[in-house]
Amino acid sequence: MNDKMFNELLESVKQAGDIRKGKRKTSGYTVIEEPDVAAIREKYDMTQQKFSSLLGISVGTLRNWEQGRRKPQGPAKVLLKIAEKRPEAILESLR
Amino acid sequence: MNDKMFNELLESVKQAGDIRKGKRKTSGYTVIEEPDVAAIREKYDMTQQKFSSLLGISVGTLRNWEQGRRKPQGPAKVLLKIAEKRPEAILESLR
DNA sequence: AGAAAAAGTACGTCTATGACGTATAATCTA
DNA sequence: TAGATTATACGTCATAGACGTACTTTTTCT
Repeated sequence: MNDKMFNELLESVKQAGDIRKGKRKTSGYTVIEEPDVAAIREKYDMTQQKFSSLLGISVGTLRNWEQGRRKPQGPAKVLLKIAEKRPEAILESLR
Repeated sequence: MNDKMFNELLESVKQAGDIRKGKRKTSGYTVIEEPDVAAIREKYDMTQQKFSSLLGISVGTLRNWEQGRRKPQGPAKVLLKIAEKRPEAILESLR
């Protein structure tokens, strides 16, 4: 991956961040992106135990997320997106 | 990626978790894996601003990490590892 | 070279998250 | 159907992450 590509990607990340914070609007309505943790986990047929160790959190915390008592923030949300779209990237980088 | 492969990877993740928690030892000594945040960031020649938005944290938090006032935990550590080994996975999953 | 802007150091304070524990319910599976 | 595994639900506490402020260093531009 070259620098130009890298910076273009970074720029889009920055914009996504702005949208998230409400500084910028998407066409029409504001997007609230609360990840559906249980859905992502079940997509890969994993137990809470396994999924939590994949994310580097305790089972209790995962349960807090799935049950809506707590909300995953910043890095956890990013990680969940990766888990959703590229789970192997997590697995491989943890090896 | 098939299920077998996926589960093998998961197993190795689980073991890594055990090592981290001190339940299991590596050959001889225990591994303490504190990520060198500044080093990872500089590897890609990014400003704190950009790197922080990549990780989904505030610049202040990134500074806390780099200056050793706070330590990134769980999900953030996992994300840093991905940032170190597969930065494009983060960028692409955030698009 | 000198001013202005950007990037980074350093730290005080508050709040919500993450961890832990306990009790209970649902779901496999042998 | 009994036991084990998996998941729901929630009380409590410690600390990370966010925010603000002040100052220093580095980069950029005229």
